[in-house]
Amino acid sequence: MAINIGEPTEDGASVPVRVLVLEDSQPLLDRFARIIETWPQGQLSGAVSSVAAARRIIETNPIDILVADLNLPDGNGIEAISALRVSQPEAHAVVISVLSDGATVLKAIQAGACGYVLKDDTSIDFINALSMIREGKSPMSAAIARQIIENLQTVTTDVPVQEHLVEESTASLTPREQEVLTAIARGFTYREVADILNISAQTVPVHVRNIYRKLDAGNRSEAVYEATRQGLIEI
Amino acid sequence: MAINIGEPTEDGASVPVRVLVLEDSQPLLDRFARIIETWPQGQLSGAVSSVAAARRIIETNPIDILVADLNLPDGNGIEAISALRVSQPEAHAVVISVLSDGATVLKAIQAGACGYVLKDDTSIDFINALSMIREGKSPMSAAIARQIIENLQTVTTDVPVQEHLVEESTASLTPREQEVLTAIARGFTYREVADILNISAQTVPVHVRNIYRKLDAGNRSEAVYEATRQGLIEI
DNA sequence: CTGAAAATACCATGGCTATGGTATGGGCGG
DNA sequence: CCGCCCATACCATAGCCATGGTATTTTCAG
Repeated sequence: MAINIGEPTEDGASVPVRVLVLEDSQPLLDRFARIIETWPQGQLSGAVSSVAAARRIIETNPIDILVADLNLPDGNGIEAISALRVSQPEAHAVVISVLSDGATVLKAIQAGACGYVLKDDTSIDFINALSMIREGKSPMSAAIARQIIENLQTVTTDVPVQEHLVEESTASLTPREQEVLTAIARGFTYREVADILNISAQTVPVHVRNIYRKLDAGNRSEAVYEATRQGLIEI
Repeated sequence: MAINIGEPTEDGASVPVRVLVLEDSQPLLDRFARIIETWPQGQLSGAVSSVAAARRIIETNPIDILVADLNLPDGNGIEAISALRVSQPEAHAVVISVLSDGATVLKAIQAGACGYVLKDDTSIDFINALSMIREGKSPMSAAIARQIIENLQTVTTDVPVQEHLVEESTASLTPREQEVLTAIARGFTYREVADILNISAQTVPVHVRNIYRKLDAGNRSEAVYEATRQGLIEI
C-alpha cells in the first residue's frame, strides 16, 4: 500500500517532491509552476499544456505527483493519468478541474487519480493538496466527495439495475453533449463552455442545437429541466 | 391558474435544520449542542450519548441531519445511521469519529452516511460540515477520502448512475417567484410567462432578477439547475 | 472499406435575455 | 403607524442566444 512519498516525519532535508503539472490555461499553469518552484520541498518536473507533452515527460522523467486538468486541447487529462499509472505506478495523480459530473469523476478515479479538486474550491490550496498526497491522504472537494459516495452506495448495493440505468441515461445524449449540457446547467455562457471544453465558441451552439432537438427543447432552461426530469444530468 | 406550481413552501424565514447529535464524550457533546443552539439556522433535535437514546429520538422526532460518532458504549453509531435511513430516508447523516479504517468507512457509507469527518481534522469545522450537507456536498476528511478512493478503485469496474435524494430547500422563493421559475423551466419566454400569469411582460424580468439573486444564479439555466437541486421546483 | 454518427468549425441575424434604474399600491408585523 | 416585503409596471441597452446553412475530420460498426 505504498502511500508515502518521501521520508516524512523527519524535518530535516526530506526528499523533494517531483511534480508535473498539466493545465491548458497558461496563467494557471504559470501560477502552479511558480508555486512549486518556491515550495521548499517541491521540484518541478514539468509544466505542460497538452496530453502529448505530458506523455513525453511521463515516459522520460521520474515523477511523484501529477497534477492534471481534464479538458485539454488534444485530449483528456485522464489519459495522462492512465499513462502515468503504467510508466510509474508509484506516482500519484490529482485532478484539478471545473467539471464534476459523475461519470468523469469515476473515470478519473478508476484511471488512478487519488485526489480531485474543483477549480472554484477555495478551501483547498495547491500546496495543501500536494501535502495531503504526501501524507497518504486525498485532497478532495466536498462536491466531488458526494459524487463518489453516491457512486459507492449504488455500486455496493445494487449492481444489476445499474447497467440498465446506464443504457437509459447515455442513450439519447452523446458524452460530449452531456458535458455541454452539464456546463450549460451550471450557468456558463457559450464562450465559457468553449473555454472549459477546449473547443471553439462556434462549436458549442452546434451541440446545444442537437441537445434541443433530442430533448425537444427550445432554450437552455427547458433543456436543463427536461434533462433533469429524464435523469440525463447529475444534480 | 394555467400553470400549477406545487404548494409554495410558504413563510419567508429559511427552514431550520434539525440536528441530532450522537456522541459519547460529554464535553464534545456539550460543545456540539452549544454550537447548534447558537447557529441561527440550526435547531437541536437532541444531543444523546447512546445508540438506544438516538433510536428513540429518530423514531419520534423529525430530523434533517444526524451527526454520529461511531464508538459508543452500547453499540456502533452506524446502527443509528441505518435506523435513520429506515425511519427518515430524506435525512442525511455525517460521521464524526476517530476511526478511519477502510472497513468502518465503507460500512458507514453503505449504511447511508454522506459525510465523514475525523475528530482531529481542523480543516472542517462543525457548522461548515452541516452547511455542506445542506448544499448537497459531502464534508470529508482527506484521509477518509483516500480510503474511499481505494475502495472504489479495487471494487468497481463499470459506470454507475446515482439516484438522487431530494434535499430541503436552502433558499425560499415567494409563491409568485415559484410560478415564474416553473414557467421558465418549461422553456417559456418572458412574454409567454407574462401571458400565462396574466401580468405585464415587464414584470417577469423583475421576478427573474429576484430569483437570480436568491439562487445565486446569473441566467435561466443556472436558476433551473439550482432550483431543481434544492428541491424548489417539481420535476 | 465504406457509410453513419460524432465532433469539430464558421457565418449571419432577429430576437430574447440580463441588468441597470425608478415607481406605485397592498399587506403584514412590530 | 411606519417600515418592509411582495407584486406590479416601465424604460433602455449591451450582449447573448437560437437557428438557418455548410463543411471537414475522426471514429466505429457493418
